[in-house]
Amino acid sequence: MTETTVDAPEPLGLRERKKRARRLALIDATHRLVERDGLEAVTVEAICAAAGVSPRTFFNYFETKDDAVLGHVPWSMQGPAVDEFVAGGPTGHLLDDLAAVLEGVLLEPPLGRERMHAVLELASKEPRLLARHMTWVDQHKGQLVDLVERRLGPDPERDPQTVAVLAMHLTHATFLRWDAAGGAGTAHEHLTHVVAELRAVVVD
Amino acid sequence: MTETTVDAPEPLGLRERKKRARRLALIDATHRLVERDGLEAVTVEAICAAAGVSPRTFFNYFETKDDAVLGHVPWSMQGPAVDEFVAGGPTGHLLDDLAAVLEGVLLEPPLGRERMHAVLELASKEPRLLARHMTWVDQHKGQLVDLVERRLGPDPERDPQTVAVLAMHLTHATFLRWDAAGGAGTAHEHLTHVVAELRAVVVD
DNA sequence: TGCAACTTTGCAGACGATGCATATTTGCGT
DNA sequence: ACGCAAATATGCATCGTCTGCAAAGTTGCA
Repeated sequence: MTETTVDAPEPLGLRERKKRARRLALIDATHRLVERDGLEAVTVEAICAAAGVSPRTFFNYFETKDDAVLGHVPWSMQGPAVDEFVAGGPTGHLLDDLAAVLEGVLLEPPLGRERMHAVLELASKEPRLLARHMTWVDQHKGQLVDLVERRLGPDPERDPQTVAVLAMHLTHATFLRWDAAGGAGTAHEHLTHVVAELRAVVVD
Repeated sequence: MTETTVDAPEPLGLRERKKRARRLALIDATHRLVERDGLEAVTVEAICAAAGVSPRTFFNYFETKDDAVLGHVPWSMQGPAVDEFVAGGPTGHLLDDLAAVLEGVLLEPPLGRERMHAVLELASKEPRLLARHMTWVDQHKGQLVDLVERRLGPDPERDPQTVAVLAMHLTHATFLRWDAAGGAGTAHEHLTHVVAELRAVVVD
């Protein structure tokens, strides 16, 4: 469960550990400053001063300033939940299993809950951040399409692409709902509710 | 039908007509240059030189360069299709009627078909553009939520917010599908297909 | 210990975007 | 037709993001 979002706990070299530590330090510094001064007032320069690295180095770790705000870290879709989904489990119903895998992987971010909530709040007020986040998610859509394809095989009426987009929107809607609730409740609760609503709307 | 996306053909002053003409001219110039040189290679300066306006003026018309590429123009959700939706029509089924209103308003953009397709193609290759576009759509989500609320009234199991997100999902998926088809077919065809797929996935 | 690979850093510069002051244009009442 | 007020365009200065490049510093490994 803990290794669903990060690599297995293999013996990491000093290099890799330093890299991760620095990335986290940069994200930390970013969050601290943004909370204090607001998104626009915080410059990359200030972040780097706080984290003790060169401004140029910042862009070795993040493509944009917003990525640091959003806490984007290298990430890939793997783990037991994923394997089970591909195998056709856990329930056998595509939609339910999709929800399960999303919950197990997408909604279990490497950041803590409270930080997560702070980011959500920011994103809901700053469309730019939301957009950037969606770009990031979109870059992982390929992996999701893969998953669905591996599970379904050729299917005349369920296009993996469409299913993947639906999954992304379930995630999005869940985040919105979570945020609207002030960060209260679990991912499971909100996701379940969103799926139920979807069913209610579609089956009429 | 023609006034669904723009204001009624009331006598527009010279001021307003000039403004629109210039906005269109800027979008035109942008598209021409982007098609020739690619998105990254085109600078705001070049666009303005081609359109014969000052660079400073560009930002009186668009918040960002990407907005000009996407052809975003002032827009609001109104027209006969909208009124009918609020009244509970045309079929009485929420999902179908949602599709109808989207088709009538969202998918009938003020830009021509061919330009529309060019934009789609660009957006599918440049995640940034897609994200920006969705942000733009998102800013109109409030209007959509309004619509749903006015139609449904208090509803214990169908949250207007979630329905609105679903609507955006349908729009997005339709655009993707449209683009995947190389711009062939009508909005109606693709939207219908997407709705059918959604039903297939949800009802299992 | 020493070489090879990787990472950080400084520097220069392009480009996007904004604020402010000024000049130009349009709408409209007289 | 005239002239004032509001809207709009423009020039200029400036900040901040982000990139390429080459030099300097670190780490991994034999």
